[in-house]
Amino acid sequence: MKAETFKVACSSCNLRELCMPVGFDQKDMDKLDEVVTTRKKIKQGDMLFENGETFTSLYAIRTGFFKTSIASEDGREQVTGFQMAGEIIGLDGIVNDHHTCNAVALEDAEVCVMPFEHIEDLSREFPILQKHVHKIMSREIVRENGMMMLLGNMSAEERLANFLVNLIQRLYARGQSQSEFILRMSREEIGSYLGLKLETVSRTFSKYSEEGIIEVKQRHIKILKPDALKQLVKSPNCN
Amino acid sequence: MKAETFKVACSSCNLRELCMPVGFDQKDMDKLDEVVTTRKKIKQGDMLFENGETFTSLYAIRTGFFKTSIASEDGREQVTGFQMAGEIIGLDGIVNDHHTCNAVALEDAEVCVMPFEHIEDLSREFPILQKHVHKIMSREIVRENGMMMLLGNMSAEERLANFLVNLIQRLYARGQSQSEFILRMSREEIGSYLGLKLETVSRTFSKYSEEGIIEVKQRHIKILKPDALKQLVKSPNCN
DNA sequence: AAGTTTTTTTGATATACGTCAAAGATTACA
DNA sequence: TGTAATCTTTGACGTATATCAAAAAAACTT
Repeated sequence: MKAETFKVACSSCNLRELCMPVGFDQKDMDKLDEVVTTRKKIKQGDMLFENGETFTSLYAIRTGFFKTSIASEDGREQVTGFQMAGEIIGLDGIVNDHHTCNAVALEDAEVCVMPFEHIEDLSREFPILQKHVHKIMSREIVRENGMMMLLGNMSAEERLANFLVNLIQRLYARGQSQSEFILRMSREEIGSYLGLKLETVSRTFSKYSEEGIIEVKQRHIKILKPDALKQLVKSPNCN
Repeated sequence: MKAETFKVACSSCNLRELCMPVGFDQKDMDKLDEVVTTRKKIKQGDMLFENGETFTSLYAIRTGFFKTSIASEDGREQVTGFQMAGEIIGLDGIVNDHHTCNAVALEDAEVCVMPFEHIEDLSREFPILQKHVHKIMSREIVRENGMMMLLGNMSAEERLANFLVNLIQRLYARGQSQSEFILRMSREEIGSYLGLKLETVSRTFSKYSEEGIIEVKQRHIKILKPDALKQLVKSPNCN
């Protein structure tokens, strides 16, 4: 067995309720474990998959943090999402059997490899899993709708507030602090995601900081006035 | 039977290859017809479904033209897509059993109502349909990734060129002219979709017109230099 | 067909954000 | 431990697009 892969079970995974549907009995759960064939470790800066690569599997993030991005012909990068533990990446590859974006680990990470053929086979057997897969894809569509609102209609301040509120909510759901966290991405990557330049991101951080809304020490962020931040978010929240 | 609904069959529909998977024999095809329970007519300006409404069905557009949009708390509208014959709308509703966007007919339209329960039941029975549903959802995710690139990275000219090239490609796939068409939406709706104000859309049309790339007579557009337009599209195409 | 409303175009002006540049701060590396 | 490389901040200035406004054109209404 290679160093970076080894076998595991969802039934004993503490992230189960994030990746997997609820409502299974033990017998079904054993069957469900077949969805994940292996785990895979990805070093910071390495790619999990890239544009053009043949699509075989979805990946459930066990630990670590990813960004997904696409590039235009002339090389401009657009970050399309940041993903953390319990989230699923690779959905872009289903339609054409090839991935259309790059997934890069922003910190050392481990993912559960779920061959899509397995998922489809088991979905036909277990309606709960089928429904779950549909919901995951629909959730991503709704998230991206929210991003269109953000990119099409919102000011730099609203965009960054939205981004921060979304991050703390997701981190909080994973048992982390609501008020303090470390950004795993650079100002440039935040800017790319939000349709802003890195200087604008930096300036907006500084502005919030001057207003006492947050405290910024490089990538360490402390939320001082969560309500002020939430008030800046006047749009459908994009989880 | 109500005036606006009546029963029909996919097996005899000329849009079948757009909405439905290929590779079915006659026996299966009869079964597949069960996906669509009824058709429904929607008058121009009327809503097919709206934000907050309980989700029950996906809709395949038979005739007509739709826009989908979301609204922020303070009332700003973001158009999230324009849909034409053969395309499926309603995917946003799956994740929370409620729709999160509004779907409005931009011209008199007719849709095939496909209760999602039926789709799920039949998908378990027919892997080809299952795969098809997954591809439709993944295609929408990839399209929205492309929109993020457009909204986050592209100039007004690039956005409008992208929009026009995408439209003609889709219309051409439906047997219409590659060089001439009628816009079914206002400058404001185009602007909302592209993250621009209506004045900017109008000015950009005028600019293309002056450069001899297109001919604009209100909503009637003629493409004079398709290559010039395509050259303006330097980004992953968002179909 | 006249009048009202809506849509589109065009011009003048404003502004939010981008660009360019340089200095600090932090991290990586040898 | 020092040196290079990268990331972040801040300032000065530029520009693409927004805003405001008004006229022209088209689409409805009665």
